[in-house]
Amino acid sequence: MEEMQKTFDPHALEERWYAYWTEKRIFHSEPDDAGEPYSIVIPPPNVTGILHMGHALNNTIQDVLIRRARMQGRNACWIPGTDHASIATEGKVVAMLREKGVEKDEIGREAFLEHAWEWKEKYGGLITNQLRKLGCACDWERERFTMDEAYSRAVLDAFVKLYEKGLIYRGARLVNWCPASRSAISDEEVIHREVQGKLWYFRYPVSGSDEFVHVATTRPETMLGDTAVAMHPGDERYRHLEGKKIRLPLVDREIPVIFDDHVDPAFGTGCVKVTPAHDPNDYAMGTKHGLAIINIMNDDASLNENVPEAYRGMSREVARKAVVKALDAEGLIEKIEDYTNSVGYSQRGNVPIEFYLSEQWFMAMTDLAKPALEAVQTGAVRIFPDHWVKTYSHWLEDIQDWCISRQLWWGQRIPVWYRKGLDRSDTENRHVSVDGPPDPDNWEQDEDVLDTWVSSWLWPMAVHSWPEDSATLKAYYPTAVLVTGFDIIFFWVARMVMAGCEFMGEVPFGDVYIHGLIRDDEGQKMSKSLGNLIDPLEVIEEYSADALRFSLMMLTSPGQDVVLAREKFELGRNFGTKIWNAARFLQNQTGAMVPDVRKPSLDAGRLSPDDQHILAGLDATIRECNAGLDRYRLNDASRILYEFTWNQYCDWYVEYSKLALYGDDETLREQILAIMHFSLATILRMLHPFMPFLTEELWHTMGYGTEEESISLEAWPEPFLEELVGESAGREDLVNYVDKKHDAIRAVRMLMTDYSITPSADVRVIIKPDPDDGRAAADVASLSALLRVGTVDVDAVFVPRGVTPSSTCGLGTVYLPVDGLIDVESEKARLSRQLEKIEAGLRQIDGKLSNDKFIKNAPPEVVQQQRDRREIQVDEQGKLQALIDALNA
RNA sequence: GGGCGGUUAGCUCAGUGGAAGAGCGCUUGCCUUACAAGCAAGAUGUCGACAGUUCAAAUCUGUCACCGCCCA
Repeated sequence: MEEMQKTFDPHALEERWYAYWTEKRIFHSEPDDAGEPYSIVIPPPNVTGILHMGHALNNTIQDVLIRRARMQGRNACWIPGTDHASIATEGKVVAMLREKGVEKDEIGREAFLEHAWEWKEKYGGLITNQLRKLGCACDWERERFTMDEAYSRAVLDAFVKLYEKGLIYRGARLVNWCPASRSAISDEEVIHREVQGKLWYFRYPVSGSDEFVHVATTRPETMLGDTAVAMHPGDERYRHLEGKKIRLPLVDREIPVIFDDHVDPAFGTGCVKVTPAHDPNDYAMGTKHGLAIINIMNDDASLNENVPEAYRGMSREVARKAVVKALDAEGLIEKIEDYTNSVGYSQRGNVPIEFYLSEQWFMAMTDLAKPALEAVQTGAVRIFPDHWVKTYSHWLEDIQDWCISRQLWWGQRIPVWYRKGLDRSDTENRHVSVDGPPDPDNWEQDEDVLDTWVSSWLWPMAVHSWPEDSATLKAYYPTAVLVTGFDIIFFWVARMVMAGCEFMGEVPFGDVYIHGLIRDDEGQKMSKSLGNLIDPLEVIEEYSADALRFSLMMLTSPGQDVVLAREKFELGRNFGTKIWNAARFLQNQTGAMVPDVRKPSLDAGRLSPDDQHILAGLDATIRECNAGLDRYRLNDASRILYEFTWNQYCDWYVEYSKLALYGDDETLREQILAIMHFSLATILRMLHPFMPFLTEELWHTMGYGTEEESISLEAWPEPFLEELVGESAGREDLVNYVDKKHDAIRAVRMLMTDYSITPSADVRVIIKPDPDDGRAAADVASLSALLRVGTVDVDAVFVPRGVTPSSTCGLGTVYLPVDGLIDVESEKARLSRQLEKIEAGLRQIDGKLSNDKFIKNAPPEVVQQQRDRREIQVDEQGKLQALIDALNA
């Protein structure tokens, strides 16, 4: 067997093992495979996207869950795929074409879509390949794209069903309009930002008098579309204006004065301009009062032919300056104040949205929301961590109808046809179906496409060819768990539950695990524009995929954002190296015969306390790791594995093992090796979901699996202790003893550090056991090995000659005879410091035990615990006092 | 305005009622034949403030302060 190197090259082995898994179709699942199905659908990343840290976190979590489920014998299926991301992708394709000097309107729908598909073919595979680099165990044979033909049919089918139910309707509304994409967007796609702006106070002349009314606005340019001026009916300042008209400056239009409860008399002057076509409140007022509704904008937010010629074609920003300038010239600006207001931005276009009057399709949400709300209330869907339930529920309780049409080409085209040349708003002139009308020449299809989320809300069903009643749909729906970030609870999670309830009559997932966002070390969200991205692929290049994964898992506590800096990945890298070297040591100690690591045969009668200790520790680790994973506490699970591996197995047991491994008792040697291999193999299996590459590599390097046997298909560890070594009444006691022994070793090491003694063959240590139960005496060999000193004498009646550095510990008293003079006073001071600590603790305990209420009210086991502690402390106190007394003598 | 998080070691964060924890950083000593990406020892905390509940509070309750996010 080739000798292992001190460090390893992760990159070569990552590629090799991913190819191996793919070739063996280990990630592939069929509905009739053995085991209860456990399925996950990936939150499909945008087809135009590249892998960022958020994806790395999201997908590592899913990978851990799916790999463990497979090892637990479940029929595990993780379905990958990508989302067509209508608005984002179309934006990129438009930009790409524009660079070539081509506008999408010039080439038309068909040609544009050809370019878009080309783009998708070229870039759509990027992110999925990056997921492979991360090690994701996706069933790639089931990869889906939200614009696959079958998938699109599912989307249209759902549309038709809801239309027929009367839940989808068309109407003219003021919608959120993104001037950058020149499309309507939903409420959820609007981001509100505080913006430092101005509040302009205009003087509007009252017709037929020389009076002016003062109106305040944050958007001067919209005054060109004003059709009224409004005041609160109870506002005495303005009552006299009833029935009067305002002469709208610049436009020279007469507009009425109206009175409406919705005007806040305290805001600005208590008098507001009304622009019904460009503000939701004004729209409501306009409808109520029968005002003219004048749309003054084109779809790119430039001003249209409804404004005076001088302003036509101006962008809204230019128009604002022009309007202010013109009003100022006429002396119609009263004052300008600084003002902070909340401005809605388009999430995709990153420009302020407009409220824009247009014909759109809407989905009525109230009825759909009800079952989704109940699903969470009844526990049919469980959200982890559960504080997100409130966010989810509030949104559903106050849900608004969903604007689902987009003035775009990339996406599922709305399956509605209108009879040519007739009134579209008359439902008689419509045809709504998946396949279109039988006489297409007489019809024209709606030009718009559906919001991307109208397709992705079907994801858990549509990946299985819903509405077709397929075997995979039966087996893999509902999924076990959805893993996602809190930023898309509204966009996606809640809507999937609605779709599942509506179309399947069953929720799409039992559990939802919500993780946090990735932030940089200044707490800022990572984004391209801030330039603070940490590219996961660079991290993989520098530290390895396993290091990236393990670090992320250990650093992420459920639902909390995770603050990252590059150096943090050293954690995972160092741990990988540690495991590697632990394995390397073991391999060097093992001959050709590797013990059975699945069912090791151990001679229970010959197990040393240390053997019992490590086996009990391993057993506890399995329990705790499972408990963590079952509750989606991946940070706990990974921490437990880290601590056991490093602080128990490596720090203590490997060191302990050297005594026997370098010795000549072959039987003992074999037993120790069997325990070590079993421990390592168990660790590797539990770590496999976290660090798939390294564990697979070691599984084979160590000879635990043949070429054919992937660790991915090994059984997930379960508690084994009683089965393996039988019931042992004294085990707890033995484990306890080993803890005390470690304590004794630490006490000696501390003495050696204090007296600047380096471990060597010349050093002698005396242990005076208390009580003298013979255990330490039987254990001198391991004590001296762990201490790396020449002699350990266990002497129950030891009396030091002269001043000898000493210390107390769980095992009794330890002495470190040193040559040369020891300063009595400093030795006394050292012991007194220890004694003071003990006595402080003792005072605390006595405080409790002398309190009647404590004795009366605290649970008996807590009282007993304090009594036990007291006993130990008193014992320790006695020993320390004796040492100090001896120095005083 | 409503809701949700957060405030614990120098930094980043765990910790759901019974003696304050981890990683990194720091100090000291070690290239001890698995590992310097390591080993050993060590220092470092009025657990945001105040009040309350309790025999017992970092943990539960209330008020407040500051930071962040979501919704209107």
